[in-house]
Amino acid sequence: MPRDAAPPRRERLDRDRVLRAAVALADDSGLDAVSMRGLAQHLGVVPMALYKHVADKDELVSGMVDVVLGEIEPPDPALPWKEALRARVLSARRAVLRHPWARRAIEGSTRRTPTVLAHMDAVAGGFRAGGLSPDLTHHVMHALGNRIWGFSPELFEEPAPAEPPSPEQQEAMGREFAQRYPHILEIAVAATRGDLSRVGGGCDEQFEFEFALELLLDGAERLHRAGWASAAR
Amino acid sequence: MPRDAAPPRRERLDRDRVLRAAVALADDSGLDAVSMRGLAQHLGVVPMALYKHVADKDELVSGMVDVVLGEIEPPDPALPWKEALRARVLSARRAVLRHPWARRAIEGSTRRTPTVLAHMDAVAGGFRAGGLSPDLTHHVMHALGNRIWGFSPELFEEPAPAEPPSPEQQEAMGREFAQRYPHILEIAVAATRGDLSRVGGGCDEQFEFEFALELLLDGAERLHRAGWASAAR
DNA sequence: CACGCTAGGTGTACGGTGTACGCCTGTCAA
DNA sequence: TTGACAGGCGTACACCGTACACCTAGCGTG
Repeated sequence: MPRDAAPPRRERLDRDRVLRAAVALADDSGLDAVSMRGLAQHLGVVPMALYKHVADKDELVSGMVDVVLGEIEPPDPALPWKEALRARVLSARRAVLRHPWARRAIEGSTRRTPTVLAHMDAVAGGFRAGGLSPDLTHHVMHALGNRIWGFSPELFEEPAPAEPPSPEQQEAMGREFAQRYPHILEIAVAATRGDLSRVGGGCDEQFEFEFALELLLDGAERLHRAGWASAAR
Repeated sequence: MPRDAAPPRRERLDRDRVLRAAVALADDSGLDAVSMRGLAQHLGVVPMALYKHVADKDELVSGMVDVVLGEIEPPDPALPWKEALRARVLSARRAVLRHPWARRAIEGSTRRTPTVLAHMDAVAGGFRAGGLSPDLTHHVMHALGNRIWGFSPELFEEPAPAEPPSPEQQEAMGREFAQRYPHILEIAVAATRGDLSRVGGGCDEQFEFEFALELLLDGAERLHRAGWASAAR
């Protein structure tokens, strides 16, 4: 009997194959499953083999991020600048939503790869096309922050308690919560349209994202039209 | 001769002492130095001893974050709402700047401690005091994102290359860079007021922070005055 | 006083991580 | 035919978080 019962087919690696395998692995087992060992096993290869294609772990995840960023589709050049920017950013968002781990990977990785720079350059170019000064463009991009990668920080994300405590305990906690953090409660109630049962259930992140994006794009345009210059500095 | 030559004095731990030691250690050796082993050694104690005061590593860093957040000073209640909010957020910022690791710790930790909730509640309360609806308050807080903790994502942060490459190599890279990422270059030039030698040197983060904060607070106020309601939803 | 409970520090061990270093082999150009 | 070299292998190291069992000092109570 043939003895290669182990993992999948194995025909010579290259950097690209490694990265794609890493992405696939992260896609369906989470970023934590992407350890050098785990990935190697997934490829039917010994861990150290990966280092022939990738300098270290950090470069691996940078590469994974590049793959995701590669899925961003450039907006129709005919679009007015604000629409174009919105389109590009929302495309980025769709990409990171397809790969839920990408968010963490982007925040964590320190490397500025060409792909990363290219995206930043494209966004900057979008504002410049609208006539904003380099300075204003710079500040607005800072204000956008991670939103240029298609995500915003998860402020109200709940880790989802393993199992909900007993109803009456929940009741008691709720009462305590209500008097200690009345404003948070108010917000949560408003966010869930009064459906108190799912108060911890998170927000409509897509709405929040677009709300903030619009707020910032409008703010940028307003400052630009008001003739903003970096005099304040 | 007394045989306790080892680390510092050692008089019974308690949770508070552990947390303060962890903060101190992080303050002058970085967050990575705060491993259970490292911290334990620093306290002249065996690693597992810490677990008598802290459930796990995650709770440790949550506790450290609480210590930092505890340094935030509440704004003068006589202040108008926008000034009060600005003051609170800038105080938060001063706190995390005193503890450079706090930024990463906040992003990384998943726990919602009472201290964290209290701060969020205070910020929410600030907007409510200005008359904003719970809904609008909610969205604006999302838009503020991590800025309510006093920091914004480090978009343009350079990892600082171990040693700068040779000048002529730098020149060549510069040329390549200029034609591949013209808009980034533009921005960098503007940000450094034309001093090209320190293009990679980072931005004036404080300015960026306040710029974005102002933009968002103004945007919130404008929406509020325009009678914003959550109809769009 | 003697008791036993308990808070808190100890020791050992396990399974995980990234990765440095040296070896071995198949492919291909000269 | 040869020899360089790309690429996969094996071993080993240092470090991480933490489960589990143990020991001991101090204290409130019978």
